[in-house]
Amino acid sequence: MLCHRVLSLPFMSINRRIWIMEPVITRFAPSPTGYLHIGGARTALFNWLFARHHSGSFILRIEDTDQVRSTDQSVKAILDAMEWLGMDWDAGPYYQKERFDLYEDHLQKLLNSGHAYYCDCSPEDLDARRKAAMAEGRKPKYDGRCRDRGFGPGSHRVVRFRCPHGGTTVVNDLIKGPIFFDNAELDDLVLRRSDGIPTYNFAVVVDDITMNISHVIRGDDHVNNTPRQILLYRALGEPLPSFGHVPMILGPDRARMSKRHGATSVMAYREMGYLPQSLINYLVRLGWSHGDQEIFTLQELVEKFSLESVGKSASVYNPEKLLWLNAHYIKESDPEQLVPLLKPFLESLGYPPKDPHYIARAVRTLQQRSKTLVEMAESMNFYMLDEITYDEGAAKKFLKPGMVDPFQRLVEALEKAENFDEPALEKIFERVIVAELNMKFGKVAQPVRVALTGGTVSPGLFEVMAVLGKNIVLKRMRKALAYMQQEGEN
RNA sequence: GGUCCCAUCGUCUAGCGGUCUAGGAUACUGGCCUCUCACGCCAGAGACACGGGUUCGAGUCCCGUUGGGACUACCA
Repeated sequence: MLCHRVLSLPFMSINRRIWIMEPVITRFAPSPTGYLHIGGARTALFNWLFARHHSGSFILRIEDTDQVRSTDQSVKAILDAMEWLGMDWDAGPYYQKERFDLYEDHLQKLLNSGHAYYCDCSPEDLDARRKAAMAEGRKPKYDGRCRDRGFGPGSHRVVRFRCPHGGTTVVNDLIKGPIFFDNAELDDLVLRRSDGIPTYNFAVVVDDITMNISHVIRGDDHVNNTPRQILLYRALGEPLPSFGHVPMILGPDRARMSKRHGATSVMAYREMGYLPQSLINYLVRLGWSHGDQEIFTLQELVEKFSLESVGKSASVYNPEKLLWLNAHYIKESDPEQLVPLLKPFLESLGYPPKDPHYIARAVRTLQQRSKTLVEMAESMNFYMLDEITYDEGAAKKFLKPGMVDPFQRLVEALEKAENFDEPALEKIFERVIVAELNMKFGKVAQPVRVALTGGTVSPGLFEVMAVLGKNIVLKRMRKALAYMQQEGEN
């Protein structure tokens, strides 16, 4: 029997790796309408890493065409957060409001070439028509009323883009692959508002063209804008940059991250005692991966980052993993380097100032048990305060009359101690408690802990003693003795 | 409603047709270590949304269903 199967020659899809000869230039373009949030920070990070990986440059641009919502305060907040995270930029920050002439020039080009036209429709009118269209089940897009009315400039007129009615626009997304849009779905977007201010979609295109941006890496909430922007590049006769749309970060309810999901501000994490590298490491792993590796130095990230290993699906923000990373970086940090970072937290707790080297030694004993700098500062109280206060329950439970004798002997032995380092201290306890008194170390450990720290939770006793030093230790032991003796009398 | 995107343990993810009775991390549970709390170590439980194809073979390719998300402004 005849086989009628048509043997169409399959297109050998040549997996062409496009080597970019031109320099890589990326940008981060936040709008200054609030602090830098987690999502924005990750977008910035991907842009920064991509630029650094390709030895290109990274530009910061402030998109402040929304004059009502933009504030200088927000600009500062964003810049501060970028600096804190260690993302430096090679040019900028540029401000769109200082570039209006540029937008105007490009707008005139579009007007002259017939790619743009004046529109006289009032917002109210537009709104009514949109609603009517929806009610009738039609698309709520601009109906093109003024498209061919040949208006000239006028005080209340906007300028619209003359969007082609037919054809398909392809976004060749670096992350998501090709995405096809029927131009018929797009409408004649406003390029310049009636107050003369350019709209976002127009300003970005002009900016990205004039700044020679080679790779536009942004949140995938922009994919639907991209075909319009591509059409604008075409109308302007400009070459296209590459686009890469990074999936969103979602809250636990799988809706786009927002304030109601808790701490979303980058700087809030600094205040909560997080290290910048924790946030960087967490953010980069949200959507990007390199095999099974979880921990990356900045240098490794620059080496290994690529858009090909950015995932396509949205990810849910998980603060617990960030906390784990922070605990990790606190553990790994050099205690001396932690001191200056810890300082503001120490101060806000009202501790008296201490020698940085002393603080560093205290820090060393707490690195394993602190997940944040706030936590660390809080558990440092017995190192920092000259006078400790007993936790009531702890004192009652452990500072009992039966401890008077062991404490007295310990005080005597400690007074004579020439070395006050951990091994020496351990030997003293071994001799006095275990050998002479025939007691278990565990019997006196908690009482001594309460005497020295006021509570039942602390780093190892010998570590604590070595850091506090002979004088303070003896002082606190004697104070505990006095307390026990007084309790015995009552 | 329309357009577009997405779909592996609760969560972040590895996987790029056979080596997957699906790996790692986090969180959780149990044990060990131990002067408390942690850290650390060991173990355990836990996922390919569903249905059709294609193929000798599918978590991996195609289509559909379902579910989620984004966009739909003279905001960005």
